[in-house]
Amino acid sequence: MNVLTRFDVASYFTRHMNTLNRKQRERFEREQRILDAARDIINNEGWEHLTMERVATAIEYSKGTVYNHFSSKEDVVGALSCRCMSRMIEMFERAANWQGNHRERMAAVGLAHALYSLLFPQEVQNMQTIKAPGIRQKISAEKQNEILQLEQRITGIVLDIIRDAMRDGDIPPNTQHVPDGIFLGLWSIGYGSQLLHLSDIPFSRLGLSAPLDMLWINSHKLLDSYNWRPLSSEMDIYALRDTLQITLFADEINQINNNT
Amino acid sequence: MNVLTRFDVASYFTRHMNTLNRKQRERFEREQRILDAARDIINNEGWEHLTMERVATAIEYSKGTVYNHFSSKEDVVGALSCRCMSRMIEMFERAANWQGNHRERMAAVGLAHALYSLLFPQEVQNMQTIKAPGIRQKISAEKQNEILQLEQRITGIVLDIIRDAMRDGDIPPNTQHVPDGIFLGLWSIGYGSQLLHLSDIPFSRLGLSAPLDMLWINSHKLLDSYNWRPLSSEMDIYALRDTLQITLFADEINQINNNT
DNA sequence: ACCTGAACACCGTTCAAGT
DNA sequence: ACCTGAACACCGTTCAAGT
Repeated sequence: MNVLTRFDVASYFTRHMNTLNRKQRERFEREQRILDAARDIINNEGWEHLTMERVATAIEYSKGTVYNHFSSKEDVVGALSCRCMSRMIEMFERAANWQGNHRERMAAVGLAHALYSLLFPQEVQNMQTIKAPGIRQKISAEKQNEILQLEQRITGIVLDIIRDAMRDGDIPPNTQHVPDGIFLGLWSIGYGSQLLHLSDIPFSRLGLSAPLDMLWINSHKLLDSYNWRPLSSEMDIYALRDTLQITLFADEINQINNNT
Repeated sequence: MNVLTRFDVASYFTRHMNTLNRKQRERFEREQRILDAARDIINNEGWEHLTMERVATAIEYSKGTVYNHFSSKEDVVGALSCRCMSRMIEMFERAANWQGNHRERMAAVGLAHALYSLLFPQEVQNMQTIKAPGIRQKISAEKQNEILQLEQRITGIVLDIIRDAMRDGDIPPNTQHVPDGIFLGLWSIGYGSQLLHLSDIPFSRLGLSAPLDMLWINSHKLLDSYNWRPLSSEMDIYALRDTLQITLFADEINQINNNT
C-alpha cells in the first residue's frame, strides 16, 4: 500500500511540482494529503464512512481548511478520480508504445485496463459514483472539465491505435463500423467486465468463470470478428499476455500480488 | 407514464394479490403506493431529492408508517429494483419463448435487455447504486435474498438458451469456454453498453456512434466468433431486430417513443 | 491571509404517546 | 394494532471571530 501511494503521487509530482513556487507547492502537498486521507478512509472503511470531519482530523486541520481546497465532499472524490485516471493514462501510454504490431498494442491497452481495475477496485467504484446524476453537478466546474479532458485523452489513445491499424491494412479496408464498433465493443466489454467483477454476484457458485478471466479471450474474439490481423488463431494470446505482464506491467503485477 | 405504471404493477398483482386476504392486500397496495411515490420522485427530481419525509407526504401517511413497511431508505430502493427486475424477467421469458432458432432467441433476449434500459434508465442507475458496498448491507436480508433469486432466474434464462444451442449442435461441439465465455461476453457487453449509454460522455461530439447502436452488431460479432449458427453472414440481423420489435416488444417500443 | 469550530440546515431513524 | 411526529443523531456546509 505504501508503494502504491508513492507511485500514485509521483506522476502528479513530476508534472506539477517543478513549476510551482513555495506557497503553491505547500498548497499542492496538503491537497495530496487530503486525498490520501480520503482514499484511506474509503479503502479501509468504505465510502459511507467518509466524512469531512474525519478527513480534517486525519490531516490535523479543521473542516474549514478542507473546504478551502475542495468545494464539496463530491469534489474530493472527483479529485481522487482525476488522480487515478492520470495513473491509468500513464499505463495506457506505456501499452500504446509497445514495440509490436497494432493488435498487440491494442491488447496491451486492454490488459492495462484490466490491471488498473485490479489495482484500484475502489477507484472504479468511485468513478461510477461520480457519474450518478446529482453527484456530478456537485463537483466544481474546473474539476468536471479536468475529468472530461482526461476521458478524452483515454479515448484518444485507443482510437489512435485503431486508426493506425486501418492505415497499415491490419484491418481490411472498407470494414463497416470502424473505428466506432471496435472502440465501443472493447470499451463496453472491458467496462462491463470490471463492474461485474466488482459486483457481489457469486459467479463461481453459479458455475461460471470469473468475468476478468473471460475478458481476455472475448476481447480477442471481438477483434477477430473485425478481421484485425493477426487473428488469434495466428498468434498465442496467452503467451502475449505473459510477455506484456513481464515486460510492461511488472510493477503493477507485483503490487496486485502484494495487496492480496 | 401511466401505461407504464399499470403494466409495472400488473405482474406483481397477478402473482400476489389473488392469494391474500383483505389485510394483506391493503398492506401490499400501500407498499406499491410507496414505491410509486419513490419512483416518481427519483425520476422527476433525481435520487438525491428522495427523502423519507417526501415519500410519506406523497402517500399521505407519516414517516413512521413508511418505516413500518421498509427498514431503511435503501430498502425502498431495493424493493424498487425487485419490481423492475420482475418486469425484466417477464421480457426475457417472452424473448426466450420466441419460435425461432436458438441464436434468434438469444438475440431476442439481448434486445429485451437493451429495451429494458431504454424503458427504465433510472432503474439501471438504481441497480448500480444498490450494488455499492455499504448500501447493499442496509437492505433487509429478506430483500437481498429476493434480489439474488431474481438474478439467478435471469442468468438461468440465458444459460438455458446457450445449452439448447450446444445440445442441438448450433454451436460446434468441443468449443472452448462454453457456456461461460458466451454468457459473460454477452452480459459484459450489454451491461457495459447500458452504463456507457447512461453516462454523460459526449459520444457524438467525440465522433462516435451511440453505445446502444453498436451493441446489436457487436453482440452478433461475438456470437459469430463462437461459430454459433446461423452466422450473421447467413442472416439479416437488422430484419430480425425489426421483426422482434414488432412481434414481441410492440408495447415497449410504444412506451419508449411516448416517453421522449 | 489563513484557520477555526460553533452554528445552521437537513435528513434518516426511533419510539413514547395517542387513537 | 396501528399511526404519529417530536426528538435524536449525524453530517455537509457556512461564516463570524480569532490569529
